[in-house]
Amino acid sequence: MPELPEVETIARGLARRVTGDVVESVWLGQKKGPLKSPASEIAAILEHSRIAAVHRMGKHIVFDLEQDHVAGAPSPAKGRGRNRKTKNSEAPSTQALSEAQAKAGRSARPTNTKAQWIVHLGMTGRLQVCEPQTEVEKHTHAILRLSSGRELRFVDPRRFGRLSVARAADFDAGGIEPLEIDRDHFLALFRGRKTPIKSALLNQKLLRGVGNIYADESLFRAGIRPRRRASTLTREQLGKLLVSVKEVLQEAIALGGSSISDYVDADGEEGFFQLQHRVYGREGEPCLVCKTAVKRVVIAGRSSHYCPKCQK
DNA sequence: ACTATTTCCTGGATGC
DNA sequence: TGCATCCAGGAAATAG
Repeated sequence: MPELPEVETIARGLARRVTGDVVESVWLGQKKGPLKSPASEIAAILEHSRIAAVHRMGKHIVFDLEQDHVAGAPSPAKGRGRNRKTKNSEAPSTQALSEAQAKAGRSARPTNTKAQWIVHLGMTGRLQVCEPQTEVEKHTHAILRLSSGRELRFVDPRRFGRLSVARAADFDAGGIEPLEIDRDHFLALFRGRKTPIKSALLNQKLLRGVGNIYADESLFRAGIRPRRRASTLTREQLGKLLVSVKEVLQEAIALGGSSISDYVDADGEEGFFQLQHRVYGREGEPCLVCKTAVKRVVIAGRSSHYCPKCQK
């Protein structure tokens, strides 16, 4: 499942491959789930936009878009006023959404409009850059045709992923980046919280980007049990936890992330961090430090792994 | 203002 | 072999 290190890896791979490319047309599936913003709005913002940059915010992949407008330029669309909105045929390749985009393009806007396309991969989401003739996979929910001739596709079997847009390029990803937060700020985040520290780490409104794997791995390295109430931790323990969080995330990024289920990065390569997991997915196996069997418990519906001896 | 629980999804694993 | 059931989990929605 893509967490911060996987998303970082994917965003970097995408940046390398599509920065500077222009979205010529867009196809969006109509299945319930993936589209967080209305299809017409997503298409309007994407079509004819140049991808100026791709970066990560928390677990979100953010595409910075720019649209240049020549004053008085003719609109690319002809069919006006028809109330046909975002109709999608079964075969993704046949129909582009252009109605809303045509409208948007017609109205006078300042030159160089900035916007953002935001992708959350959920559990099983993938972004693939491929040739148009590549077979369209089952569970493909979006196809962006690029001026380079390639396509950028969003595939997500479980549909926990989300696509949205920010018109003012002001997307708010929630909490603070764990790799940027300082110690005092980190301590303040958890002060007075009675929730288990594991749950607090997963709360994207506090810290953004930490998911189940890296929460467990960080807590192991810090010697803290996942069920410990955040408010009962000392400053020293929280300080150590912050160091552990940063360490784990940085090591994982360096290895290209984990890849224990569906995650494959933008180039189709898998990460290697799963080889470094010390507790996650190791229930019953010996702790790498003390040989005690790793325990698995469920906290707030999430499986949580820890060493009963090393973690207090 | 917090915290805990439920819901959304499909494919792969498991069980009988 | 086939079919039913369970499980994975991020985050929004709901409930307390």
